[in-house]
Amino acid sequence: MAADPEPRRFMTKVARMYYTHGIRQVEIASSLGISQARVSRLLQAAEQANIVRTVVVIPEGLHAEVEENLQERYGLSQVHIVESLDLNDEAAINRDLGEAAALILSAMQLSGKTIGFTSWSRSLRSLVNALEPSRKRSDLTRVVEMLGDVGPPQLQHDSTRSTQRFADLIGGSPLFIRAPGVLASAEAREAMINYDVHTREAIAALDELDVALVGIGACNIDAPLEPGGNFFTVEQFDRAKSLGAVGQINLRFIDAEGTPIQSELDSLVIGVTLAQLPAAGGRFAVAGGRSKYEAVRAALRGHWIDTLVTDMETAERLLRE
Amino acid sequence: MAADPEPRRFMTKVARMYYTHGIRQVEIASSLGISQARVSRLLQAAEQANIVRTVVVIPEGLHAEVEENLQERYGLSQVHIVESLDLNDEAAINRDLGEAAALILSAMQLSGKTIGFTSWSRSLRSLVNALEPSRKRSDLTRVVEMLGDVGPPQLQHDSTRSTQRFADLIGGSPLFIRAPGVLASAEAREAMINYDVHTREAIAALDELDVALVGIGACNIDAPLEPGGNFFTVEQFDRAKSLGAVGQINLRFIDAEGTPIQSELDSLVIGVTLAQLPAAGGRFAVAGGRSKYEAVRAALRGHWIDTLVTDMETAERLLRE
DNA sequence: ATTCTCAGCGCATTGAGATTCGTTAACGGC
DNA sequence: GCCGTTAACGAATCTCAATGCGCTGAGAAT
Repeated sequence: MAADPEPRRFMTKVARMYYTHGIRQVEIASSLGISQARVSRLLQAAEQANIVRTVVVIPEGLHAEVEENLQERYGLSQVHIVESLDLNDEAAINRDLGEAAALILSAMQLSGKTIGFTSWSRSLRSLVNALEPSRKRSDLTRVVEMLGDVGPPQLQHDSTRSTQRFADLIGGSPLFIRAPGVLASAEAREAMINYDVHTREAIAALDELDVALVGIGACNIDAPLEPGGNFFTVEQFDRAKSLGAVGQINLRFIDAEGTPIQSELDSLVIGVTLAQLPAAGGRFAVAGGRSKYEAVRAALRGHWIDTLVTDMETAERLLRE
Repeated sequence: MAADPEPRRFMTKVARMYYTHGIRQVEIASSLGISQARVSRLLQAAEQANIVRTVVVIPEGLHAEVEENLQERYGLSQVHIVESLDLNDEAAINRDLGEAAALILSAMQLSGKTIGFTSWSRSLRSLVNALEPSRKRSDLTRVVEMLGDVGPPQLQHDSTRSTQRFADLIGGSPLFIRAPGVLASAEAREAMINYDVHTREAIAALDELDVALVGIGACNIDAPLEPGGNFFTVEQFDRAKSLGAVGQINLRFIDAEGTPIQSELDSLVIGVTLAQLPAAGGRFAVAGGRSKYEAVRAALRGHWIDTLVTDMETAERLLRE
């Protein structure tokens, strides 16, 4: 907001004195002729403004063995394991996973790429929250939603914001799918796709994905995703399960071996298809927690993803079972 | 050193609880069944072990106007300005410049490149000190010294260590020039080049530079660089000045317009030539302080560098004069 | 077996930094 | 011009984190 650069300059100066040069607050205060309280406040503000960044690096090779075994076993190119503090708090797990994924992503070259994003995924939304803005900016960089809106209006709102923010942070432009993710009929789906020009653009971009941040889910309805409207009903999930589905990748169902499950449900979804995924060089999944285990394993077996960020427990189960 | 991963894991866990989740030390202590003192000590250790990194980012656009003007005026691709605390303390300026340059460099893709390094430059040595280790490691990455040894033995030692450390940090292998930077005669120079196989390799690599971290200096002898031995004498500097030199890039003299000054002095130097520089896509200079102003301006005018890290005062003078 | 040494730990204290609160200055409405 | 409102600041205070010190236990030396 504030265009005035002066406070930022001052914050930076103080922050550099404190963190980089290790000068005490009282000394900074006296050398700048201000009070210690002000120094403290400035430092706080600098942290707020993201001028000071404190990162806890997950040391390489901490979980090296497990990670390498997973890579080997499932033919993955990268695996990252996060130690979660509370295995029962899925929200906390997602936060932790998101942070780790953000670190990994920020080390990647994203500029100029077309990146598929799954905006309803909670772990990916926490990734966005943890992501730090990149300097680079390129008109060629595109962030395209890989699924239409799902769930109640509030979630849709969050999703849109998330996509927007993600695009901003990596310096690209967002392509939204302005349509429900699940329609009642194939005809309705066709109609919706043709309805909005932005949606058509986004759908077209799904054929040119360089990187895909895929959402993986179980075959059920989570808390924030209410049935009906623009989401599968319980009956539809049951139908998928009866066909052998153990999980879904952006609402495309797969069985325990990762094989796609063909059904009429496919024709109701507006979003990326499994056939479009392998073209993307980088296929990220950020997923953990017990409830998603089956789905993650299926996605790995089907080679739908090549980079996995998960928690230790899931990782070990993936090796054991 | 320690192969035992357990303390590192524990440190990481505590550090994540403290920094990422913002939990107080007493709470962490009680939840882990240890004392608050231990938590404090673990955090300290984590910082030591570089698991916790606190970075003060120089906000983009803080000095945007000046930076853009400089880019425009001298045809630079990047300019970064650092606000120095004490304009008279050249050592402090160099530290600040080095830190900033380290940040910029760590954002660059260096893997697989051949990087020319000026190990006698104080600002580049402070860059090395501020640089954080990169995960990536590539046998293709080479760090080649761009000048032989200069100055007293102690400085030579520091230089070698600096090159080594820089190579380590970016995950490449160092190529040393194991010869004096300045010889007494052209014949001696030839002899030295042929003397050592490593030196010949390094010299050869100078033709394949992708990135050059060049040292810029004035036409005089700084404190740590004593005359004689393997450095220019006062008389030689005077000779260069009488030919119009206002500065030097790795001991190659240029006039105020940046035009190379041809003289017999060139045939005494073992190091990169000005003719070899333009081939490098990235030509970094990290230089500031009043004493170097003329030299920096000359280097800019001659387009010998394309990325400049300097202090605010120098930047403003470069625009004004 | 005994003693010595040293590292790692917790207690209690000290020191550093965050926060509260009252004051002042700046701006805007009346 | 006066008053009400708000933001910014510093002194004092309080909270939180660092540290000196003594204790304990494991391993080495005798």
